[in-house]
Amino acid sequence: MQFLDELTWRGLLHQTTGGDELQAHLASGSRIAYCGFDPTKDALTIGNYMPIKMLRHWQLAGHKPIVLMGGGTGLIGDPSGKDAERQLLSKEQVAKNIEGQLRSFSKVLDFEGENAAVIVNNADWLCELGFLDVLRDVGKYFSVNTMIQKDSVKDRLNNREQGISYTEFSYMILQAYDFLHLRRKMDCTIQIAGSDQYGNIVAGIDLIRRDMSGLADDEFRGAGITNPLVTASDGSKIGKTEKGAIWLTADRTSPYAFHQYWLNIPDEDAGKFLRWFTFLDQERIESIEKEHAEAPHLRAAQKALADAMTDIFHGSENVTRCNEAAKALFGGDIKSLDAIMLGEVFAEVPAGEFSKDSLGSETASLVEMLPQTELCKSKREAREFLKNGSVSINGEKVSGDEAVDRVLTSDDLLHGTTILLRRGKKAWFASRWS
RNA sequence: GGGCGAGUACCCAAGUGGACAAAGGGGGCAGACUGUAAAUCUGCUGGCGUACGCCUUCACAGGUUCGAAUCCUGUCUCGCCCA
Repeated sequence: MQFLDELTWRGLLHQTTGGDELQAHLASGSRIAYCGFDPTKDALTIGNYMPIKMLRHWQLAGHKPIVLMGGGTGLIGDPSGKDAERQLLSKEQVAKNIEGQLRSFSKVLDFEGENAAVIVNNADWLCELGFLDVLRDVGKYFSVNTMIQKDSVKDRLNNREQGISYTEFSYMILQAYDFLHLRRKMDCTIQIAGSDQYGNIVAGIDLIRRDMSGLADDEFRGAGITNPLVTASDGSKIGKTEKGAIWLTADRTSPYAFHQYWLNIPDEDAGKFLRWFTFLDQERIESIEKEHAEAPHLRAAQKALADAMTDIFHGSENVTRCNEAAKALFGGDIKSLDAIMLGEVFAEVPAGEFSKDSLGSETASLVEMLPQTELCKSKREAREFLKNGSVSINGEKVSGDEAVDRVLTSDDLLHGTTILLRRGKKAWFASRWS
């Protein structure tokens, strides 16, 4: 399927430059596009996934993607959407962050084969630019009058408290220069980005037009394609929870937590998210939606979403593990799990070590135990939860007055080693006794 | 620089000498219902303690008072108006 058609039915096409010319350009051969990434962190979250996915669609449509790491621009910082001056990152930090982010890129993009994705770092060319050269060769093409009209700049100019430094003001020029550089050296004609980058993209195209004015008339200069800002139906950002962002790597967000995140997407968003985030085809998604509409309680859409997303970043074994863990944790038959399965489940939830000697004694009472886990903060809070009937042992609720006095004993041990505690519906803690 | 006005808990917001750990709403947590949902209903929501209690909070620092979120002095921050 054509790239733009694919984006259209998925609801991922916001804006393009170029119109019919762009259509023809894409239809007439394998093209090269780039998308820039900010190396401000050493790992990526769900919020960073969309542009990567855009490049993957590009690749699947038979084109070649370039991942541009902003090692150079990352030293400056994009003022778009920021109300405060960025802190400059050290070069070492930027290099380390790029390294960290590559882990996630390789899960989505294909770096081998015909249209292998390539990674470039704009530090490689931006860092060697001489200040005077830039002013002479690039700066002359930029009108300050136009630049200060940009919202991202205008907001900061109007803000007496914050202002904008010359450094950040120049960001647009650097990004435009990136596009020009890639157009010249790698024949990259397309920039893909979020809709908030539209202004920067246009600046790049402008620069290409002026700098490469010697090109034959029928030769394609450059164009931009943007995806819309994706948000949940309540307007909130996707991938943000009260406890923090959902990361794409297992060292920050466990596969289980990742899987659970998608599994808990509200009905109204599930179909939309399948289109936005997964690579399932249109027919498949529509059939899932139909299934979901007929039996909402089975949550076919959320399950498909969770499995597809977990598969991308954590692999199919983890999909299976997450499903089995979830089945055990929410199915209520914890006690019937065999020791191996218990170990698997155990690996997915917070855990702690305890001494078997204390079982049956005061120190193994729930009131004493719970504050030692993530499940509650103090004895007072423990009593509160116990009185509310919020706590269960191995999936069985302890309630009433006796709950407050409940003491864990060796009878509670599963396979002689583990006692699973739960607060509320979703907060688990595995205590291991030896 | 001159004149006003405001700063209260996670957020919004009442409170203008004692009954104030501080109304109400939102958010969060928990319970019922359910689909590990939504909506709805209920409880909790500064911290610690097995009731009674103790400790820390109403921008900051001092002061008046038996007693201060509330009154006084100074400081800082934010908003509006005039120069």
